[in-house]
Amino acid sequence: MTKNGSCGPHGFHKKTIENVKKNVLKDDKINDLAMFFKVFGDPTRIKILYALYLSEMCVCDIATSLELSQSAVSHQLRTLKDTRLVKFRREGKVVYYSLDDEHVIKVLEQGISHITHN
Amino acid sequence: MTKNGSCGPHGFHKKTIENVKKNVLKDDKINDLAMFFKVFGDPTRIKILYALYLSEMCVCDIATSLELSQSAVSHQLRTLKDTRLVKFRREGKVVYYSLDDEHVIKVLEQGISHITHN
DNA sequence: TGTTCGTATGAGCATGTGTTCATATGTACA
DNA sequence: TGTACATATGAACACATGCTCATACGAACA
Repeated sequence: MTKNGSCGPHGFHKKTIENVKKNVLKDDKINDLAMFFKVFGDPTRIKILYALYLSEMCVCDIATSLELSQSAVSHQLRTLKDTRLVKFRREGKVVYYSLDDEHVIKVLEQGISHITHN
Repeated sequence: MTKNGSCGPHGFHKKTIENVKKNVLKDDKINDLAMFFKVFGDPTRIKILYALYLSEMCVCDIATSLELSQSAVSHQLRTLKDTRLVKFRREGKVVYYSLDDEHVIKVLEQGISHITHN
């Protein structure tokens, strides 16, 4: 990178740079986006999300069927809840979780589609 | 969670648990999926991906327009390249990067759609 | 109200991750 | 071949993150 801030002796990509500078997302949108995806970026959470994709479940059932500790599941559900990827309803002592959003499903499906090469 | 491994005095969610146990994704698929999404889960990489969504760019232009160090960009591009989210072509000294895959765009769009509440 | 069961939460720890700094690689061109 | 520029890479460090363990909260029910 040269002193004028673009490659090449005369900054031959100035237009590209200006265009990008003009159109980058605001910082808070960038952070929201990254936060949103980060939640998908953990094996445990993917397992949970996929389980909820199959059916609504309570904490205990998730822990049992995925062979995870209740605490680990609860911690992760908190994250998933905070980022609005799952919703819940209470029925007595039991709390049932389910996917909150159509986008969650679509994102999951795009991911699966990507890793299976088509 | 009770000794028989499901909630309630008599394990009243057995069917749900069996169903999930039968249909969970294999561990390697889970990991691939998580890995795939994890890459989207960082502000810097989102910025880069979004810039490449706007146009093909060389390393220097990315660094300049996003106000990042050349080294940071290069490191992140390596990650993006390794996970096949971007591709590149060399032209003399300059290396041009671009998005590799339709899924990348769709995932980004789903994410944007999610954070803007519709 | 005391007990039991389901869930939530905080502290602490081990591991992972992104950045910077320094330096290496690679290409063009005099 | 030597120099300049574009990019890549490795080490080191600061910070984030996910788990476990212990414990707290909350609802039902005797």
